[in-house]
Amino acid sequence: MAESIPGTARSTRQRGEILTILRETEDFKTAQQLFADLRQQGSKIGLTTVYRNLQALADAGEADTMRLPNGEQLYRLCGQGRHHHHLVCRNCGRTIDIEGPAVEKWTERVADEHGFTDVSHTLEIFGTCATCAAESR
Amino acid sequence: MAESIPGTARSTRQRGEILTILRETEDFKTAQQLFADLRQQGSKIGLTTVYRNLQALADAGEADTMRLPNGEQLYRLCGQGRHHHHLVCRNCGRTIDIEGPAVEKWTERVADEHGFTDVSHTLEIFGTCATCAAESR
DNA sequence: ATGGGTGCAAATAATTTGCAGGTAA
DNA sequence: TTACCTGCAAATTATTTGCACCCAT
Repeated sequence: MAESIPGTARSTRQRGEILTILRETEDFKTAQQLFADLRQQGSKIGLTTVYRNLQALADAGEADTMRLPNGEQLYRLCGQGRHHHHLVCRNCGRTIDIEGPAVEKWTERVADEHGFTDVSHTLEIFGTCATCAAESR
Repeated sequence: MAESIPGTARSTRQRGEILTILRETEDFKTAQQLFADLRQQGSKIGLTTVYRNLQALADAGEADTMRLPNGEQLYRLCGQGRHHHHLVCRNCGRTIDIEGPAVEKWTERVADEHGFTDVSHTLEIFGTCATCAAESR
């Protein structure tokens, strides 16, 4: 009944709960955060399940992931769009998708110039969003 | 006698050993790797000390740090140059410094357009270097 | 019925911290 | 001498895995 994740066979209550929460926001969340949110709203889901489903979503390409400077991993349903990067508020976590065709080409070219193949890259921009900046004043 | 790290008061044997190893390569190393290298060459240094000194180096701006896609933190003495990024071989860890003034400006502009302040960013390019590509053939 | 899913508890792994003893200055 | 440093052991934190049980199909 609940929706499914490509690569998985069944639809379960917990899977639905996870997807529901993820759809409620545009922003990234850590597995721990998501777990806390679910518990708070009364779900009896297990942390393990959260991790496993988030991993499944990422593997299926349904979720976007990135890492905080401190190393924690963040997940977010992705707009199934093309490759893009993020502008993340260091304070509230608000996330804005960014596209930079020029940067993509640049990384390709640079890697190529040095004889590197099978290239990929990570690019994230961190800052304080206008709202948070106003609050801290 | 051994050299010092800004922000610290003394020069110790272990500190010198760490700096020596770090100077032997252009590439990034994890704390664990560095620790293993030191032990292998007979040093009796403690893992804790390695972590503490690497952190001190990073705090002092003497070391550059970045994270592997898997989350492990890497350290390397930095050429005290200006801000730059890295092209890292996914296989052997060889690292090449990259500079991209255009990208720097682009991130600034993008963040600014969205009202973000206090901006910083991370950008790393991963790939397989020519040597490793040849070996795996 | 049955194999994919789940959850608890235990296992990993990287990194940090408490604390007693060592040592550079 | 003195307090900065070190190292061991224990504690933390994020995440993964073993395994018995459960439920969507």
